[in-house]
Amino acid sequence: MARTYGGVPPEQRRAERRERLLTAALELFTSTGFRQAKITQLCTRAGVSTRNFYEEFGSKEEVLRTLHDRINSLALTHVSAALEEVRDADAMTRIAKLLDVFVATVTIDPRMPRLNYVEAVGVSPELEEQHQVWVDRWATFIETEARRAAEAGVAPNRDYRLTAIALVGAATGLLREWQAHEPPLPVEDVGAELRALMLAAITRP
Amino acid sequence: MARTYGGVPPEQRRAERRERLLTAALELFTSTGFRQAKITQLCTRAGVSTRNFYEEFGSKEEVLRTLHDRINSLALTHVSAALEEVRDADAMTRIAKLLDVFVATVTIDPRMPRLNYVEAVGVSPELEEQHQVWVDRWATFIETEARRAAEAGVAPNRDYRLTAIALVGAATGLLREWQAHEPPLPVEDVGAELRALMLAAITRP
DNA sequence: TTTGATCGGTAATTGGGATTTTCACAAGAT
DNA sequence: ATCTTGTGAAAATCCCAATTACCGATCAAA
Repeated sequence: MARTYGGVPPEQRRAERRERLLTAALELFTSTGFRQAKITQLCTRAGVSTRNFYEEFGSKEEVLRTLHDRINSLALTHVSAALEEVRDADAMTRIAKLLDVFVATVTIDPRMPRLNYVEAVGVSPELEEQHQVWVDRWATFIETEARRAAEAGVAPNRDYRLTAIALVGAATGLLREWQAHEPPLPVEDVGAELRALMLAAITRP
Repeated sequence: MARTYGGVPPEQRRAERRERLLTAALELFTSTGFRQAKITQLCTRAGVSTRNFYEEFGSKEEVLRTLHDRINSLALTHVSAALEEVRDADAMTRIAKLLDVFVATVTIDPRMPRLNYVEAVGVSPELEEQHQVWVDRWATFIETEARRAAEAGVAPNRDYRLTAIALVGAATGLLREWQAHEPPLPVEDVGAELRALMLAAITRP
């Protein structure tokens, strides 16, 4: 059953095809748009047959969901690692770090915010649910830092849930604008704005 | 050519059909979703034939664009009128008013934020452009109020462009969450959060 | 009341694209 | 050497919904 081909085990060949499909999908979905992207186009770009496509994914949407998850996971990993590095720093330093790393990660490639904040919106109930889950995770992250600030006495002791959600929205909106804006907005301005906004939102009386 | 039917001039009948189509579309697009909504479904619900549909609109997307514009226009009208009423009030009162009226208008019907912030995203280049235009308008609105606050000496004198865009994003994100959240988020909390966030963002040093 | 134009709904038509299947071949395995 | 199985390309099928064409119904004017 499992048979090595060209010295490459089938597992790996599958994985490579999957990877090529995802790479091609990121490009196609963000250039022509998810709606108008055809599966055949996707396969052609990836150098994969439609048959292989259906071996990896059940539908175009499943590809989109995978990418959406990946991008968020990537950002979360980076942010978590960065926060580990400043584990014992004061609350405000940590918050600044959190945002800097997040913005830096997502703006490496304009296609990432485009896919996450434009193409993956309003596609299906499943994707909306996935979006909700991620908003929740990010909001929890922010909430945790806000509490830490409160405990350190540099922020009031209150419920930060809605503030956190609003800040996630602010980041989303700003990045959506960033990827679409002509002429391009300076990345550092976006990062600085978010940092200042978050500090102001948390330390407000 | 133009002939009255049932005592009703053709102009008016057209307008009524158009209105019924828009009403049905708001309902259909926000329940089954824009993507999966079929034109025939829409026509059935509106009590209009497909033929009449194409007499009014060139495509499903055109209906969506019309609704998107309408909802934004409605909110803008309300907000403008409200600001007229407090023309001579201090900057902070005006800002609070702006947000209260905006939130109040858009949350009258959960289908409005659903359509504007979920269904109308990532549909087509034209719609993205329309979105950009509205973000720009709202941001300009906020910017103007911020400048007024700066002139009154209650806020620093700086460039508020990015802050304004971020605040529009915060409102969008919060309302998107509001319309999807289970159990429902209290509207007054959403309004209060936005008001506090905006004040903090503008008065920050 | 007859006539003729306009209207509106239903019923094809069409076209595009997703999914499946076929086929021929290449590359191990025995 | 022969058999088996994984593979890619392309064709065939199928499905569905947008768009159009037709036909009977409707109403106003003569």
